[in-house]
Amino acid sequence: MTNNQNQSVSCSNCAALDQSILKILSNKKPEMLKMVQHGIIFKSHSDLLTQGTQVKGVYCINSGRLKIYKNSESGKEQIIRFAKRGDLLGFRTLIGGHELGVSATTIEDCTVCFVERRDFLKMIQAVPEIKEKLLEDLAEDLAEMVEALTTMAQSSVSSRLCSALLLLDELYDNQGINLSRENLANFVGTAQESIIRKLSEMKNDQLIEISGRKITILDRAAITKTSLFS
Amino acid sequence: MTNNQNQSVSCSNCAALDQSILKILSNKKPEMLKMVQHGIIFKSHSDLLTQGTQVKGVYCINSGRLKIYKNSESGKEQIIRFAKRGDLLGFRTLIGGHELGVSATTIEDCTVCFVERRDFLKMIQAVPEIKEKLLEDLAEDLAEMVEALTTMAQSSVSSRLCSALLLLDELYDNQGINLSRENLANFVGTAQESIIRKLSEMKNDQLIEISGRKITILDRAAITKTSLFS
DNA sequence: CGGTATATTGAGCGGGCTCAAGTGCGGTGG
DNA sequence: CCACCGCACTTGAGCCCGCTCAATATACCG
Repeated sequence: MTNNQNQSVSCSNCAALDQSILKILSNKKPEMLKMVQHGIIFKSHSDLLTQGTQVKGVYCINSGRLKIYKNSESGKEQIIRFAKRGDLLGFRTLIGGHELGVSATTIEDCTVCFVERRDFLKMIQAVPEIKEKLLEDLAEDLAEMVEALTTMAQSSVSSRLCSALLLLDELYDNQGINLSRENLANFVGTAQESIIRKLSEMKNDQLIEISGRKITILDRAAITKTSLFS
Repeated sequence: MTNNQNQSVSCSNCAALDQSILKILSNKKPEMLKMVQHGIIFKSHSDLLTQGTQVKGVYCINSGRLKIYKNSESGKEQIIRFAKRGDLLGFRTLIGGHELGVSATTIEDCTVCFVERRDFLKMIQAVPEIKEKLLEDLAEDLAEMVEALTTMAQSSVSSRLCSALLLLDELYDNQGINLSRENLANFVGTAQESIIRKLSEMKNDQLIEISGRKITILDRAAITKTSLFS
C-alpha cells in the first residue's frame, strides 16, 4: 500500500462529495471530518479491498478508476462493476460485518480518502441521514445487479459487449475507453479472443474506432440497438 | 387480486416473523401492528408485484411460494429468486421511490399479510431499528446477487442447474422440488429442453429421482461437486 | 374421455470456447 | 539508434455445448 498522504485533498472542497455520504457528514457533523485520512495515493494495480479478508474501513475515491471483482471457485475473475471519483467502497461489507465478498483493485493511479472501520460506524450512528442514503444506494445497486444478471443470462456476447461499451463510455467520461482486453472480457463474461473478434467486426462496421487499446464510440445509436437485442 | 381476509392469521403469533421486520415492530411499537392486513389469500399464478408499476405496499409471506422475476426487452422471463414464509416483498422499491424493477407471482396458493406504502414508511420512521435490519438484508441480498452473476457468467448449464437444485431443495424444505420445467429453465437461464436433458442424465446417474414434476435429491455430495466446477 | 398444457426426445446447426501461432509495441540496454 | 525481449493483442482452426425447431408422449382437468 502506498501511503503518501496529500493534505491538499480535503472533504470540504472535494467535488467528488457532491452527493455523497461524507458530504452529508460535512453538513451535519463537520467536526467528524477530521476522522478522514485525505489524499492517499495508490499506484495502478494496487488492491484496496481483498475478497475473503475483513474490511479495514471505507474508501472514497477522489481520482482514478478501479475494478470491483470476484474470483470464482475455478479461479476466473468476474468484474462486477467499476468505480471512480465520488464512489464509496467497502461500506456494504462493513454493515453486515462479514468478510469481503469482492476485491477492489486500481486500474489507474488513484487518489483516495480513507475512514477507519470504527470511525465510519461512529459516523453512521451520529448522523441517521447517512443510513437513509446508504439504503437508497444499496437498493439502486441491487436493481442494477438484477439488470446485469438478466442480461448475462439471456443476451449474446455481442449484445453484452455493446452494453458494456456504453457503460464504460460513461466511466471514461466519454473521452475514450482505455481498458485492457482482459478486463473487458472479464467484465462481459467471455473469452478475450471473443471480445477481440467482436471489436474487430464493430470497427469494420464503423461503430467504433480503435487506436491501441483505446476504444472510441462512433455510432452510439447502432450500439444501443445491439445492446438490446440478439 | 383475491382479497379474503383471514383474521386468524395475526402477527403476534406468526412464526414467519421470528427474524423479520414486523417482529421488530411488534416488540417496539405493537400498536402499529394494527396497520397490517392479515391473512390475505392469493391463488397460484397471482401477481403481487408487477414490473414497471408503483408498489402499493409491502407483503409479508405467511404461507406458499412465489417467484421474483424480470421480463427482459426480448420478452423472456428471468427468475431472480424465490420467496416463501417469512420473506418480505416490495420494500426495496418502496425505499427508492422508483417503479418496480421486478414482478412477483405466486407459484402456489399463498397467504400473505399486507402493509400500505405510507403505513410502512411510518413504521420505518417510528422504529429506527427497522432501518438497521433493512440495511443488513439488502447488503446480504447484494452479496447473493454478486454470487449469482458470477455463476451465470462463468458456469455451464450443468453446474448452474446443480446450484439451482440445491437452492430449491431449501426452498421446498427438503420435501422434494415441485416446480415447472419452464420456471426451472427461467431460473437457471437456459432453454427448457436443456434442463430436461440434464435432469434425465442426472436421473440415470442416480443423482436425483423424478416422479412427475417432482425432483428429489439423492446424492447431495455429487451435486454439490458439480455445482462448483465445469 | 377429449382437450390442453406440460414434458420429453430427436436432429441439426451455429456461437463461442480452447488451443496454438503470429503480430505489434513499449521499454531496456548495449 | 537499433536489437532484443516481454507483454498484450490479434488471427486462425477446430470442436462441442447448448440453442432452435419439430414431433411425440404424458399428465392434468373438466
